Amino acid sequence: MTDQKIPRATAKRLPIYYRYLNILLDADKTRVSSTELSDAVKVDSATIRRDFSYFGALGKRGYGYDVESLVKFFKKILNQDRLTNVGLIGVGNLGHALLNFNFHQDGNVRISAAFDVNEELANTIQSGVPIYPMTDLRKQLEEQQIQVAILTVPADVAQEVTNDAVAGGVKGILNFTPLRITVPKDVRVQNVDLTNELQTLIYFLEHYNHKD
Amino acid sequence: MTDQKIPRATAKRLPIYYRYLNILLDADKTRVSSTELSDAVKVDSATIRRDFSYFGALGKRGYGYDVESLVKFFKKILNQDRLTNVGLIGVGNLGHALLNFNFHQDGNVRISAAFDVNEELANTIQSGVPIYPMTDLRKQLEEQQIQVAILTVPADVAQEVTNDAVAGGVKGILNFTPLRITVPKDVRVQNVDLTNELQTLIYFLEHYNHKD
DNA sequence: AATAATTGTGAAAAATATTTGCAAATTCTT
DNA sequence: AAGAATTTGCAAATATTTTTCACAATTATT
Repeated sequence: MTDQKIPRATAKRLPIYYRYLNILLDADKTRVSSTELSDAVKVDSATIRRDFSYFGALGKRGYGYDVESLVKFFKKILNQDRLTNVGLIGVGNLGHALLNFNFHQDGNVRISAAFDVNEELANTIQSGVPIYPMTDLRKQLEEQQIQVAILTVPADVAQEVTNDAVAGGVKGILNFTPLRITVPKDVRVQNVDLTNELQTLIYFLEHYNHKD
Repeated sequence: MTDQKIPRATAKRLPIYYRYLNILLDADKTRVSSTELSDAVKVDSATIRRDFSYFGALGKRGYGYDVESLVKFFKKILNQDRLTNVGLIGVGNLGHALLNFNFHQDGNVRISAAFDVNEELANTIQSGVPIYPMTDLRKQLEEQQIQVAILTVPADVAQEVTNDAVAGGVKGILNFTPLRITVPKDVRVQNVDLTNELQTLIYFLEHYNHKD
């Protein structure tokens, strides 16, 4: 909560490190050097050391990093040590798929409630997740103390729904709608615009012929 | 094809501009200034002009931009004027959802073939898209001249499948697997790691309390 | 004890992105 | 038609972010 800010680029690499460190742990490796890690995750070793150093001195000079304690450390940093309940708003195509999607690689993230306007869907259970009517959004989010929401509603209601969700106490939104929603400054939005991604990909494809 | 490189940040904003310009066009607006656009898309007007200027002089001084020609121009730039066929590799949860997903806002992107190892699925048609067995991947991609693939297979076969796809002529991959796949340098990969996005979101949530 | 390995980090460099400031062009106003 | 008001395009300046270098300090190994 009171860490100094780490660069966005670093934050984005953390899950990648974490994932690989777990592989090492499973393989009973006890130590790893930044050079070794570098090969595996394709990130320059100096960058890795720099990234790690934002969190203090995690390694030992002349030795490297202890896999187990590093995993333990990142587990905590990445909130993998406790369960984060997530609300899914909008159970259409994509929403439905995400209900089944394995977010919880280590069981730390769980979609614990979903919401939809469709009266047919509401009050049923889909893939083990209860679906509530959209009218209960705010109430349920509050009651279940859900702070993270996945937004998969049609763009034209996105802002409206967002306002509701924020009123219900949501602090982080994974936004799958193409709309750039407006939120209070203490709420964080992460946009995943699939159409955009695909368009950007096609753009680069047509206009350059080289990676990055 | 031989444009000078435009910044990544600019490329990412293009679809946003494009989307809004279409709204203007639908509303029968004939002209728009960078300042107006700025308000709508929340990007500084100088940045917008800068962005546009990478493509030459698109506006008229003292006037602004002609909405219709700008839309037309971006339509071309963003390949919205022709159909791009896309292959979907892996028809699991997510894959299935993407089959129904409305990528084709303007009918320019179409998933024209899908692939799965599951023998039950193969040779059926799902959501109007023929599913081929994974063994036909390379052949079908070649035959149908598909250059863009969406990768939604399990991580442990991701690299293998990628190699096949690349052998089949794929030049762009929208990679939904958590694996960082390796490709020849003329192939572009755009990663969409949902687990990662969610984890990063949660990380920021716990560790800061302010947007960006 | 000497040698090799490896971290952590200040500082430099590189890469990326935004903003300023203004001449030039055009439209609008009277 | 002259003058005022807009508005682009763009070079240059600035800012921000990210990566890399380079090496002292520390630890492990032989």
